[in-house]
Amino acid sequence: MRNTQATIRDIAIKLNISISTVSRALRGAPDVNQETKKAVLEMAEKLNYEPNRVAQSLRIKRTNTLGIIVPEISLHFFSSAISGMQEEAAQHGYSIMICQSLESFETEKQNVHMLAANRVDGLLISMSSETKDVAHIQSLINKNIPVVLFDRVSDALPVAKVVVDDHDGAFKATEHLIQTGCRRIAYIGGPLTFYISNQRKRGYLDALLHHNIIPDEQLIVHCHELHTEPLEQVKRLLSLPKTQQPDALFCLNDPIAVPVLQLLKEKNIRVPEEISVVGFTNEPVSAFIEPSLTTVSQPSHEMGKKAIELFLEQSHDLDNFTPVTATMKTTLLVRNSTRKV
Amino acid sequence: MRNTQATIRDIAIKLNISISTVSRALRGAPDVNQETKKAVLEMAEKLNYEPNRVAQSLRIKRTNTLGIIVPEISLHFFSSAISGMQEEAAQHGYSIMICQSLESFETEKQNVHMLAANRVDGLLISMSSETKDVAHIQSLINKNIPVVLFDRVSDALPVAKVVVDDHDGAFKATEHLIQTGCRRIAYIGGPLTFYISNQRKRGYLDALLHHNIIPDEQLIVHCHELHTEPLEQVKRLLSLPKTQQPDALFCLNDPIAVPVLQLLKEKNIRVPEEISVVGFTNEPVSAFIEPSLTTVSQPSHEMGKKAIELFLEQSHDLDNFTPVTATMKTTLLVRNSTRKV
DNA sequence: GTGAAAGCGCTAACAA
DNA sequence: TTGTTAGCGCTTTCAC
Repeated sequence: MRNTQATIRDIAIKLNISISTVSRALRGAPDVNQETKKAVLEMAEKLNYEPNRVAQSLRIKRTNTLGIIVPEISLHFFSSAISGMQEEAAQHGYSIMICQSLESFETEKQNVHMLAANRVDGLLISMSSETKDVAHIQSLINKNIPVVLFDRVSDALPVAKVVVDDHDGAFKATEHLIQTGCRRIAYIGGPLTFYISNQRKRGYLDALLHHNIIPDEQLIVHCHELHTEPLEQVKRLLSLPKTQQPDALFCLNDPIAVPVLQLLKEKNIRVPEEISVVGFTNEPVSAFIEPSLTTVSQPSHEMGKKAIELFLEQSHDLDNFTPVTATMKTTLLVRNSTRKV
Repeated sequence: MRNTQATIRDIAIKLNISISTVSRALRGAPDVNQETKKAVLEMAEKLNYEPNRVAQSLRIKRTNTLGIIVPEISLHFFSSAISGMQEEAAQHGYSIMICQSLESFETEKQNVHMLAANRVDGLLISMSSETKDVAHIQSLINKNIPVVLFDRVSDALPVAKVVVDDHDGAFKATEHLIQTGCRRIAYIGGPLTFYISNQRKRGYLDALLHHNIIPDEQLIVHCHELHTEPLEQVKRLLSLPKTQQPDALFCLNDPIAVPVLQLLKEKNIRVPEEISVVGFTNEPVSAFIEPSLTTVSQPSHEMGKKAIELFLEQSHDLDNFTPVTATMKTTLLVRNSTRKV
């Protein structure tokens, strides 16, 4: 935005007509003389005219831009979801502006402010694991900006959501562990305030109870931080007295399960013979790691598309909006990190 | 952008002062009475004021937004580069707007137009493999918008670039194959007009010549499309008469090499005993696939950061700009898809 | 230290 | 069918 970009005014002057006529012609309004329109379009081409969306946005009070916040772009689940959003959004004339919270609540708040300042027409967010207070998001909602939560959602927000059935996915995963003979199944989860972690934990607990296994509090760990703490916790579990050690690890997600698998390999603990491991998400590496990781897959690309669809529905009909939750299917992918039935 | 967002005007009225004073106070101008400033800031807080970047942008003719175009967000190399850009950009007050070309020239052109319409302050682009004509990018340059190319660059554009030494990386990879006893090394590349593919091919050819191996045209393939064609081409190579078959495959990148590895596994062709495979980029899966893939790693995150740095330098000093090319180091990661020396 | 006023590029009444 | 005009929210001279 710097040099001598042509404006509708330039076109108007060259053609000796008014700027409103140019504006109309450019926007393909019906009440414009065909000749005039043709001349305008040609002149626009000639002057290399490019509409100024900034000015348009200011005037029409819509930016045709959506804000997206994810914890970490480079996690495949998120980049794949973003990819789905981007494609769907582009099809409807929306551009997207992307931020990462890097799992930091403060950064997430800043991101929200920045997107609000940019007057995005909607916000699609997957919350950081640290996020507990949702006032920053609520403030957007109060300003009538449609918000769609995906994957990392919160019960405290009455908005559209795209999730998978975390409870069900976790139940299936845990049941699979039980059916393959595991009894001391540990859950490696996130912070106590982390919604999806709690959902998955509930699925895990319900599966245990359903099979008459009494949960052992010792085997349920809540990591405050998702990068290094999980490994520490697993090491701790492995150093318990033999009889108290877990025979299976159900991890909150693949980014936790994969390093765990590597740790076990380093320690020469055989998987799945001595200990089984299950993840969640189905990151691409999970299929390739040795042994390949049994995991619960989430349809990331579709979730992204769906999130945009929910935004569109809402923005078309702002008045009578009811916060729907789209629940997508998970699939248990049985691979080689768990025993055969 | 819809409801009753407070404006500086609202603040001015409430405080019974002029909007210019409010503007000054908000921007922390020096010539504002401390009392006034305090009152303004408090009122802004109270009214939940959020500056309108759209209006600011229109007025100051800068958006503080950068456009990024990549072929595919969900390829780890790109999401990781974007992540680096995002972090660096955020530190300097820039937001980013992201597009995917999906390897389509037409889409890439549309992306460029959209970003131009949004008046981004700069463009960071990794070109689609289809892109041959660079007029769309040139037109931005003509409008004085700084452009930085990264990874997928073009010689035809006199702009800042961030690349790895593709020739050197390919040379090292090919030499490694030769040193481990391979003689009939195939190159699975991209379109003839694809710059990095040609660079890598040159490195490959030079390594062969350096070791007195006469290149076999039959073993050099150029895929027009990067998703399905490479596998077809490899199948073709494998169906050649025994003596003409390759004993090594040097693939343009890991997204090609990984499926190739799977194909070979399906066909029960032992890697690296019967055939060696080398990739480029170092996608995360490459370390985990069995056998793990020997590849040339690129510092994706750093390349992203560097690209932003080059943009910043250029935007600070638009007048005397010389198009630097930052060449980053590649590392040959020898893993198990190639034989031991 | 503060205010009045112009204007960034565009859209959308309203008038002609 | 076209032109005139006001104004979106902000910054920035220029006065005072």
